Amino acid sequence: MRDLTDITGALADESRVRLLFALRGGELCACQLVEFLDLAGSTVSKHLSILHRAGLVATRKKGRWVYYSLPGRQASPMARSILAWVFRSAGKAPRVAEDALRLKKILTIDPAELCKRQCRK
Amino acid sequence: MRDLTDITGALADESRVRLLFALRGGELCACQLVEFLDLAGSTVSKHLSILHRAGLVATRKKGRWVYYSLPGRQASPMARSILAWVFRSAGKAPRVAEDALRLKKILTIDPAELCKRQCRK
DNA sequence: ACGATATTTCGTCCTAACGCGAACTATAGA
DNA sequence: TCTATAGTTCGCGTTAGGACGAAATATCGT
Repeated sequence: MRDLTDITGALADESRVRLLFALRGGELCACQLVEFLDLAGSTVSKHLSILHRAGLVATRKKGRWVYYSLPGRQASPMARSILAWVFRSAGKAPRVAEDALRLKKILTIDPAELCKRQCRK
Repeated sequence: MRDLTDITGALADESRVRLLFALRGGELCACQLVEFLDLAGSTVSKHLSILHRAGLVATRKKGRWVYYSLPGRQASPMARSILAWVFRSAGKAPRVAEDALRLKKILTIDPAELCKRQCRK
């Protein structure tokens, strides 16, 4: 029961749902997601940890960088099916389309450049 | 997107999930659900309104009594599929089994009797 | 080893959500 | 029409969640 509310709780925040949509195209590092949501790094980190605890994102550490992605085979059936539901249910939302465009632009920027920019803030 | 977080938000509270499980056996009136959760009537009413706004329960008014139930054909596919996911995902939780027993006892009591009892509190 | 940098953890503020009892609404029955 | 009763709405106190910046952690490059 707690597993369930961990998942639904994680999905009850719009920023976190947007993160999941952003990851549909493949893994991204934390700084790209910070740029994407345009929130403080600490805030985004917290969001990602909540998604991670719920089993909705996977992490891969490569040196100083942490890459987030949707979970693959290791995901529980519970997580897998709810992710499918999320994408099916909100896939046509205007916000998702806007975000996809926004993300496209972010991907043209070197991640190292993004981090430096975020530091200066 | 808001539709989605309305639903996930509604499912992010354990009491509300328990209400959905309680309704699996068929419609129940508000006072039965109050007895079931053992919370103040006003609190339960609020929970039910949140579930209703999310499209996860249907209401039927019969005189002074309001009956709640899981939505049938009129439910959106979005609501239908998430309900299936909820029942599938948490169906084996210990809490659900306990609640089923608890509900069974409550069903042996005349609803009118329940209301009177709740008034006296 | 040292400084730079990517991310997380911590402390704090502010808003949203849960809980309750009291007041309100609506309907049944005398 | 008056009273009793089933539910909901309102107001308020308490708790949880989201936001930030500063400090801590971890790792790379020199």
